Amino acid sequence: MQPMLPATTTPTTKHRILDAAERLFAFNGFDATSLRMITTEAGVNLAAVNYHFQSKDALLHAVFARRAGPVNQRRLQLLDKLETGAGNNPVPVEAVLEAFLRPVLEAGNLADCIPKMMVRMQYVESDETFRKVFEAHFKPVVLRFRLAMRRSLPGLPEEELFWRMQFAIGGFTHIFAGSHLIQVFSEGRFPTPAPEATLRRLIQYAAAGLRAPVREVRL
Amino acid sequence: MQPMLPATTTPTTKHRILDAAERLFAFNGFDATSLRMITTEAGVNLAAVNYHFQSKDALLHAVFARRAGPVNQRRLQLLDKLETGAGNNPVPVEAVLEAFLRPVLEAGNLADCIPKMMVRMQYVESDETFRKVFEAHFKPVVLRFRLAMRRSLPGLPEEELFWRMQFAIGGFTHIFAGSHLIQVFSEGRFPTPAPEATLRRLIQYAAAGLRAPVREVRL
DNA sequence: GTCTATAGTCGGATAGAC
DNA sequence: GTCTATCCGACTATAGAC
Repeated sequence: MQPMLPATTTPTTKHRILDAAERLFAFNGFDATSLRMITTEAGVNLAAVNYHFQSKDALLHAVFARRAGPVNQRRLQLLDKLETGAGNNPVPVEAVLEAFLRPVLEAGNLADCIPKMMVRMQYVESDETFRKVFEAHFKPVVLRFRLAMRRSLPGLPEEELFWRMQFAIGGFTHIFAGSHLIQVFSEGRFPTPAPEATLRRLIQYAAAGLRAPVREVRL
Repeated sequence: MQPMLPATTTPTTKHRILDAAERLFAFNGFDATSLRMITTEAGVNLAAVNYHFQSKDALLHAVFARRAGPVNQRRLQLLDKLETGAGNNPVPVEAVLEAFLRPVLEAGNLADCIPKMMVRMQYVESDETFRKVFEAHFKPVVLRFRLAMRRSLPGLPEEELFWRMQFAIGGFTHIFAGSHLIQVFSEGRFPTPAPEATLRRLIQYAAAGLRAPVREVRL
């Protein structure tokens, strides 16, 4: 009477490699992670990596493809539902931000791995392959959200909106990828907040920044 | 009649190694940069690295120590001048932010290398050595600025201030380290702004976020 | 599909002549 | 201080038995 679909079966070798690689790439970096580290952590043989994937580079792409797609699809799905539900009325900035952020939290435990990989994609790895994957997965989503945000902030000049969204994305990236930095700076004075609390703080901060009056005056 | 101090003399071998390592560490990463790459770019012999510095790790520390110290000293200097000049009056949030940001711009061309190294220190390199250098150079400055910011925002709860400063730092890091991302997202629609314009935008955005009303209500 | 064994490459570091 | 030559370890990838 077991379902046909694999429910909680033992993970396959391929699956175990992906899991181990994801964690190690995220926390130690691509270059600093050897295939031997991955296969040791996964409990599989070294040659299994080159059998299931072709190379270390291809493994990285597989790791990323498994996660980035669903998160961004969910983002677009939430934004669509938001806009159709509002008819032609403008959507509040906070709601747009929530549609962008919530799918990351929904990813659960992976919130510690995928954002760290995102950071690598954005800032670190110089390989052109990285940049292409990044542009393919991330850029369209940002463009779509900027369109929505422009409707939510009709008075904001296009160039100003562009920069403010860059600032917002940077803040998000910093929080999701730099969880260990929170420990460093806070020195345990504050409890680790619930994901919903972090979401609320991120949205309130970014919404205020996006809505800030534009002043061309001197500093 | 030449001055005694070396004005525009040919850079020493040690100097050339530091310059090359700084650029390569920033753009390619520490692990992905071999000593052979560094010595080739610097036009010096491979063994010179191990002569002037002891190891690749020590070279990294030297690269960082050369730049991070002055920037952070300048930050503290500006903040001190600001607070003494204001007597016991609270310093505007915008002024505190400017004291934090302007030294990075003053670093000139290095704004492309050092922030990228900062990003590595924060998110990427897993080695404990990295984290120690980071904590030694960066953490005290952030603590000092949080004290100043608390006086500038007396109504903001301590925990809320802590998180908002994390958001702000993330936005700064993103902009300074991810200059190439601006090109990716903007697709050349906007001219590269003058540093002062970027500074103004960063300060206005962050100041609004830091001043945002705290609402514990649901999203 | 999974293993052992190994080829081939490249890395950091050093010895020792100059 | 600077060079050549080299050691030695670690890595990716593959060949081939099972």
